[in-house]
Amino acid sequence: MEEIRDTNSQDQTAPARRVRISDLATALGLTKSTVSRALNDYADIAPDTRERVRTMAAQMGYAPMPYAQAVRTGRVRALGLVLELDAPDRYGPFLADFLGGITQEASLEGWTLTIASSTSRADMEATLARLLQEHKVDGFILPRTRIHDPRALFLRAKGVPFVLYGRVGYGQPDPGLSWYDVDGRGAMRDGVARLVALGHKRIAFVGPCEAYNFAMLRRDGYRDGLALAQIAHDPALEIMGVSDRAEGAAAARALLDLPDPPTAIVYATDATALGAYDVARERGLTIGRDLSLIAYDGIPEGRMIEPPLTTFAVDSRHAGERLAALLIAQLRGAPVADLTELVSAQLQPGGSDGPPVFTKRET
Amino acid sequence: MEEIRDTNSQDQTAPARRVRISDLATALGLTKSTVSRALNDYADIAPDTRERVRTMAAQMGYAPMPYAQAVRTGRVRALGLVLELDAPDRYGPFLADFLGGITQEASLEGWTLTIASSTSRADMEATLARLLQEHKVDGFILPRTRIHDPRALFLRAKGVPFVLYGRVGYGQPDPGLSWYDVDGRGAMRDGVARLVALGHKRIAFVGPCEAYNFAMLRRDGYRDGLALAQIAHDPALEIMGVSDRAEGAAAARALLDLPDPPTAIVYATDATALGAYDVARERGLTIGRDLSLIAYDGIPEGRMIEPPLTTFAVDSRHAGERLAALLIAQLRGAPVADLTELVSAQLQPGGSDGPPVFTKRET
DNA sequence: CGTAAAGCCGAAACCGGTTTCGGACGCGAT
DNA sequence: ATCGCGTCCGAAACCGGTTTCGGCTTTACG
Repeated sequence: MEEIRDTNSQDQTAPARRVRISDLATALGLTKSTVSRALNDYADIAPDTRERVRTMAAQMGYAPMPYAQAVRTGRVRALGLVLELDAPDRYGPFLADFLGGITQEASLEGWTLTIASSTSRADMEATLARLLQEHKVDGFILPRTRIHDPRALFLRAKGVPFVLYGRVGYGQPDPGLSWYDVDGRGAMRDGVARLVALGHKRIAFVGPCEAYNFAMLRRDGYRDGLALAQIAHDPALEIMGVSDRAEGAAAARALLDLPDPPTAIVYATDATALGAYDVARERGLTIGRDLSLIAYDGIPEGRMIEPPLTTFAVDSRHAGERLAALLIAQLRGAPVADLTELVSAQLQPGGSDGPPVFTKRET
Repeated sequence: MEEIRDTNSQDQTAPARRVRISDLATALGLTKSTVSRALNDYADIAPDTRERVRTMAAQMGYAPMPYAQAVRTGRVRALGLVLELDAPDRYGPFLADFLGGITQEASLEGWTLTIASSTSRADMEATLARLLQEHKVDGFILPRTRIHDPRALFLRAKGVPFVLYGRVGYGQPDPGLSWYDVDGRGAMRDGVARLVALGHKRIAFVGPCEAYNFAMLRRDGYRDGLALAQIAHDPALEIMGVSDRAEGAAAARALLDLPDPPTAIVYATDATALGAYDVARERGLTIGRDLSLIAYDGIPEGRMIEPPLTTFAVDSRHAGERLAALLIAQLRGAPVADLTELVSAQLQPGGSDGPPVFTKRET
């Protein structure tokens, strides 16, 4: 152990003597300006000099101090993320994966993630402004986009780079933005198609607050699915504004109490779909037989419950990775217009969907 | 809207012309060195000069650039947190609260939070070293302490300030460390006492992997409770190494299959206690009557399930706040020995505990 | 009234880099 | 041999602060 750490033990004895660019310069017999330009790929440096500097830097373990660079360049190589603490669903269990994805990708490129939080929507802008004013970050990742997102407007007005998790401007997409999104619309369409294939004809939809962009998209996907199956859209079977398990249960009750109840419900989120399990237990219904469910998100509880929830799973870690990559690319000067990615959710079959049983009247 | 933003719109026209310390100095008719010392509470500045500088700084909206300061001071006013992505329980739903607590408290003091992640234990030290080497953080918050925590050793050897969420060194507490912890031992003791008061005499315990410090402490709390009630400790009723719901269920089965099964189980974590609900459903037992449960954590699922889980809830947000405060205090030079906090978990009564029914033999 | 000790501020170096500018040198063409 | 041009590197300014040092005023005191 002692021998292995020999090179380090010099640091121990001479504690924290980190190698600076001037050390490198004297070791090479160059000036620090030349070394700096060699490391930053300036054109006026001879190729073999550049190489000499590179190898010596690696050998001596030189690493520039980001903040010393920042004094001149104004860039700190840090990504910013502001969590909304007042959000209804608190990010659920995805946050760890999401953060893991961002930080892993960022560290690969030598960037870090700085996070802050806001307790209210008004607070949000102040928090963004503070991080900016202190130059703690170079750009932002904005999760949970709304249809009209004030954060995006605010940052764009300031000329600060950012990337969105989810699109904004439902119906009229904004070309000047960079985003990553999961195709919730396609997933909902496929979900309806799957239920139709099983024989369902009355299929309901339960979605969240309409202010969120994804809510509208998923609802549209549901309608797409109906249209593709040539099933008429019944407004009574579409309930919006549902954001947690209890409200999901209430929605299920309301739907089952209709004169002509649905045999299947597509939920826009897993968390709300769990409410249907509660209602099924209340009424003695068997999920997957008396009532079929398909949802979206892929939360762990969905796999634990009996029968497991059929859902379209979102890969939060991948989302984090790609968002970080997109933002870094943007900060490096890539044109914003090219920086969009749409991926599809992955179907995770459970036991919550099956062929319908027609207890009341047949169609 | 336009009028309200009038003061900001000046920034719009003269974009990003931030006020530097030299601007302040010329406006005041002082030199920047004097201004700097006035703002940093140096003793050799006249009180009224200090005040004059303060008010002018506020008026002109001066805010120092942290990284410019850092070049000289070596402090970036950033807290570091490294998430372990390979942890068994993925932080569950607490992460958002925890992060919220840290960032809220940190931003109050003008600090920010930088996070990174490690995919393995070996990776962890490399990640810590990288953040340190790049001077991205001044100190660390270390969650999930183990009995022998390599991170603590590593950072202490480097002389880097840090604070632990949870204590280390079970049995032989280390005086040179700063930590915040929730008294899991006391909670488990009280949990046993509560069950004893209800009439239980055979009380089991299910705990997680013994490498974690909190696992040992909670187990000790269970034993404390038995001792206080003068109940002999039966090793057969104590199962360790249980970390998720399925394993919690397996433990419950094992306990119920004993020749003299327990009437109550104390689980060290809510997540594992949920497994007992599954077993109860399998065997037609009623939780809270045929089998009583008390657990620890306060996860949301525990409140949703029927009957709600009686548990000792941990306030993750408060933990984050206090950890940030402790670390900042330490970074400001407070003696490490004083920086420890032990809070008690709050009992959250549910319906999972009740008087025992003696189906087999009476005692 | 003289002098030493505070009190208070300015000048300049410094932190670790980046960037601009200009000059030395080598080379081919005239 | 001279000129011109391109290549390559050094010198020095710069970024936005902090900190050391020294000197000029006051004040306290003998």
